Amino acid sequence: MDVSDPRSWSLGRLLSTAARQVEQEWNEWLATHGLTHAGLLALHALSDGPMTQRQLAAASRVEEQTMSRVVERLQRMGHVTRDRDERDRRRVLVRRTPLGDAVVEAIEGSTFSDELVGRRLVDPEMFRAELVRLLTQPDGGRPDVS
Amino acid sequence: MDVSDPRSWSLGRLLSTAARQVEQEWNEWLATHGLTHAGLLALHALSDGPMTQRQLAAASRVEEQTMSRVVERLQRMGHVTRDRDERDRRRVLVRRTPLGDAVVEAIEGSTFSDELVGRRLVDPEMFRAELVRLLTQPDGGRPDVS
DNA sequence: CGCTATTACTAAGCATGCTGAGTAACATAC
DNA sequence: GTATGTTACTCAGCATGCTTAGTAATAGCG
Repeated sequence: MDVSDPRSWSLGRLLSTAARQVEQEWNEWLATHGLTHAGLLALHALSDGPMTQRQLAAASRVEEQTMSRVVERLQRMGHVTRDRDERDRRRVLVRRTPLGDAVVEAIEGSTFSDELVGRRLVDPEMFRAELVRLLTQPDGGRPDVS
Repeated sequence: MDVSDPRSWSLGRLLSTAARQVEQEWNEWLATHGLTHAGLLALHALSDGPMTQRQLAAASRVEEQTMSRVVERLQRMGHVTRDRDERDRRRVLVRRTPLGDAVVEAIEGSTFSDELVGRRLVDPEMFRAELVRLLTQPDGGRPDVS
């Protein structure tokens, strides 16, 4: 069996290799707006208004420590502002700047992100539904750990 | 639209979030063997015998600089040896050690990696075929970059 | 033979992901 | 109202991924 032939790979390996490839292609396009993949997720989550970093991390499904650095970079690039919440000074309120709004609008307006993946598939809707299942269903314990 | 609901996400976002989640679960289990996700890919590619780092990188679909560090770690953990090729001293030949063989065998013997993903899906074979399409088909240029 | 080009790998810097540990602010208990 | 606990965030360290920039070894050309 040829280990370099994707058809012989496990689902997990296929999934993570495909994700890396798509992320890479996406990043090239996002870089023209001064954004990264992770940054866009956060910016997008701010569409409904300001959020704390903790909420932002949960929305992006990453740890708070990771989000801390992503937001720091977004701030450095001028896409968001960070202000201490005056009613609870532990919290940091993250707000999109006008630049951040514009960037998200430009990217959402393009159908790039979905077409990048979807047009290479036979049945994108089915594929989407399976991905949602992966994210939604609980792990449920590990099989066959002998 | 609730941005925290995966059903509203783009395919690209779903793909990379799902991949990260699966990789995470996989890593927890691999850690019991002193391995990481990236390390297993490399070890697995060595099943057909020793390879140069360049070949190894191509098989894992990562850059040589990345593979360099992955192999360094595998060596540190005792899973591979690295020897200069005497006929071409630019090359580094990577070989699995007996420990490396044992670890791969233990992991391949378990059906964990495929079940981890597959048993949460409705149609794993279709899902697999779509992923293979993503990896096999060329990018073909970007649509709608206005 | 000697100069140049290519090949194979390493080094360093940035961005993300994780974990573990630390600090400040708020909340609660006594 | 001080002591304890919880919450929200940051720092530091490791492992990957990338890009750019080296350094050795080989190949090829005149």
